[in-house]
Amino acid sequence: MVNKQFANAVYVMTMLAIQKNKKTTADEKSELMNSEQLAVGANTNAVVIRRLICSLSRAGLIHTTRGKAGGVSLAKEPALITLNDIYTALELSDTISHNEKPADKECPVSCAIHQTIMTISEGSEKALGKYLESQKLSDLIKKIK
Amino acid sequence: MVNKQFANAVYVMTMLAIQKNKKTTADEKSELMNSEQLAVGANTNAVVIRRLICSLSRAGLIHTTRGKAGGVSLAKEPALITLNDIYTALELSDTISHNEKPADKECPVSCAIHQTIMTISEGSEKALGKYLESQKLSDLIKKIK
DNA sequence: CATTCTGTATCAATTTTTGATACAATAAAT
DNA sequence: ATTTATTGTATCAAAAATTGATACAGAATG
Repeated sequence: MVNKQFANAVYVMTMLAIQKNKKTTADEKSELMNSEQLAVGANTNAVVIRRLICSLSRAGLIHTTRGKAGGVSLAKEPALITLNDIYTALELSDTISHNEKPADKECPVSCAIHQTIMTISEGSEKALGKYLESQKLSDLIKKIK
Repeated sequence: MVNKQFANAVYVMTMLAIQKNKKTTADEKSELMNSEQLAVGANTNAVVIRRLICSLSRAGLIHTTRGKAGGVSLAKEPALITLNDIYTALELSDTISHNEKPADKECPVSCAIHQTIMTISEGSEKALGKYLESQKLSDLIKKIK
């Protein structure tokens, strides 16, 4: 993969998980972080973070609140969130993709290769997903603290 | 993945495998194909194919011969070649990559995330590799013929 | 009503990938 | 020997994808 979205999304989720754990009071607000704060540690632009936030929110992994004193927080316990949840939330393109150019009708292999690659792609995503599913966010933050 | 190298490499290897099986005589030449021929079915430029050929050759998956009447042929039986052999031959960048920007020294998560992503990346490649290793080139050509 | 967030559109900048031309190295064929 | 055809590579242009940056509407607080 050429893009850093997943790495940044994991950073965001880890920060939110730690923030959630830090919180001792029942004060919901104390676990809120905004895109500017998150952008610092990820060393990127706040809009890049907000784009990730949108995806993570749509997938139900975080809660966002707009307006003054708004921000972002985890929607679930870190033990209930896997890396696959984060990965699929981003809706990235498959790691293995086909050549979308038209096939050479004269060549049976060229005609069949599209379907072949599709099958391989599905198998690959499944294998990757299974691994990512085994990794919980709660495991990640243990190693950091 | 954004690139079509793997899809094209699988096409090339499939063509060569079928070519090898077609051959009834002991004439080694009859299984040779050149980059121009392979480029037609892949609907791309011959140089793109030659770049793939180089990688596949370096990995010992095919034999190449230069000069007039030169070309390419499989170096092993299709049953002894897996999709992982093809994948690793291309030396593509990892599907999950880290953000190579410097960490925020103030933030423990930012400092630790690099190593975290590396570990995830290794696990992902391993999972993907294991799946691809289970798929043999000989299985692919069965479905086409 | 001012302030400060997210959400999103838009465009520029950067990076990656692919395509194309050219040519040296090599081997066969004539 | 000379011509011809092929891989291997360098180089550059073109295209595509990703990221960065500015701007602003929508929303919630104070």
